[in-house]
Amino acid sequence: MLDQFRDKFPLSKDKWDEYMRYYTRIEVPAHTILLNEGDVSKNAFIIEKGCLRLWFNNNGKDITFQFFFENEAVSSAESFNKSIPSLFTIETIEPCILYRIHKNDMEKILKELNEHPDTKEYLLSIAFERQFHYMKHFLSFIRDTPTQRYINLIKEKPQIIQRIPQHYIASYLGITPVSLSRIRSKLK
Amino acid sequence: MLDQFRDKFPLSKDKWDEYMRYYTRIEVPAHTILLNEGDVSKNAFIIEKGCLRLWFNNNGKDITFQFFFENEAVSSAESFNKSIPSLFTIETIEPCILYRIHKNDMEKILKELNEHPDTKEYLLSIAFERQFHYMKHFLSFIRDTPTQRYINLIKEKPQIIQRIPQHYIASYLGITPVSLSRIRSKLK
DNA sequence: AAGAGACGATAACAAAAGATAATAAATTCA
DNA sequence: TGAATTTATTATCTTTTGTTATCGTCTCTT
Repeated sequence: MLDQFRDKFPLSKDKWDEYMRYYTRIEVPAHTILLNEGDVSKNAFIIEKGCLRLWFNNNGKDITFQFFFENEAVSSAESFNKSIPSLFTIETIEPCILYRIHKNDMEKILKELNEHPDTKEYLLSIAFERQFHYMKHFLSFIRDTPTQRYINLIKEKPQIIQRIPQHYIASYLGITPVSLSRIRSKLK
Repeated sequence: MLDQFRDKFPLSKDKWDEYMRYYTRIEVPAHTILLNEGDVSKNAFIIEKGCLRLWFNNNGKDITFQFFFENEAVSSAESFNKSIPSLFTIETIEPCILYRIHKNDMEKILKELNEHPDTKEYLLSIAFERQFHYMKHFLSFIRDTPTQRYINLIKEKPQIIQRIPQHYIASYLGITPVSLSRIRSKLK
């Protein structure tokens, strides 16, 4: 279930299996909060089944910042890495099967991994890709209208359209649920 | 002039001076294009004096993505690092004094720096900070109204308000110049 | 199975922003 | 310095989006 991650790491199968023992398989119902905005994150997750969202409270309204699906790693990255209060709440949307790892255990893994010369390259490339991703996502906000952003979403992430409640998608697109509903009816 | 960078690197003064020889001091007039959107970036810059912007063409309209001022390093990061076509044009706003380094020379420096165990940590922290920066900037786009974004800009980056032509600021805020002018008159 | 609550569609109105054009102010530069 | 160009403001009209409210449907929960 976590096999697809193995390929990305410059590690032996044994080492990999050893590290995997740090992960705990958990099953949680829908609408479970895994981390509260303002708390310091102690855990990261990998999704075997289900989907989550990362959201924050803006004057009483909840705004979804990112969605996560099967085989993706989820954390409030800044909070987990730097032990600062999280800007986001992490919440399941569907019932989920997750693999959880504690920060302490992750640090053990990283400590060992750092012996490998390739590791930091790998971490760098991840950080770089994330940065690029945020940049492009941001770009589409400056460049496109809400309607265009919704059309892009249909093309690029159909999973989101199919599995995510519409009012979450609306805040993700930076518009109100009513506005999204209008956009949808015009597109028909 | 580039002294403020030295402190950030775990290097001897001699090594630093050696690397600095790769940089060429150039003076360019306002509205000089240092890199065209679509071209592969071969150079990075450090600003001694003046300011630049990074912009892209969106259906004939130019949209400013980022501003740079004195003592900042400027490049179309993805293009420079990965040798892919740049998403952005880099253009001076004021007459500028810059330090230019060619990608080949930068690679020589990085190759040597990689002997240092601290270097990758440092690069990682830079990538991480950039990612955090984009994320927060993006967040303000989802969360705030154009008026609020303009007020934030006054507080957080007064340089931009003071030195940058208003129509560039407008596109940076994701609105039209006319709309920005209205916002300004309401705030008075 | 019934009731409560959540969700999405739609309508009516208000507010904000875009488009366009005319004009004023500032700046470039010959 | 003065003319030409660029930039900013203002006004008008249109379009888009937000706000609020209503209604029907669906989904939990008990």
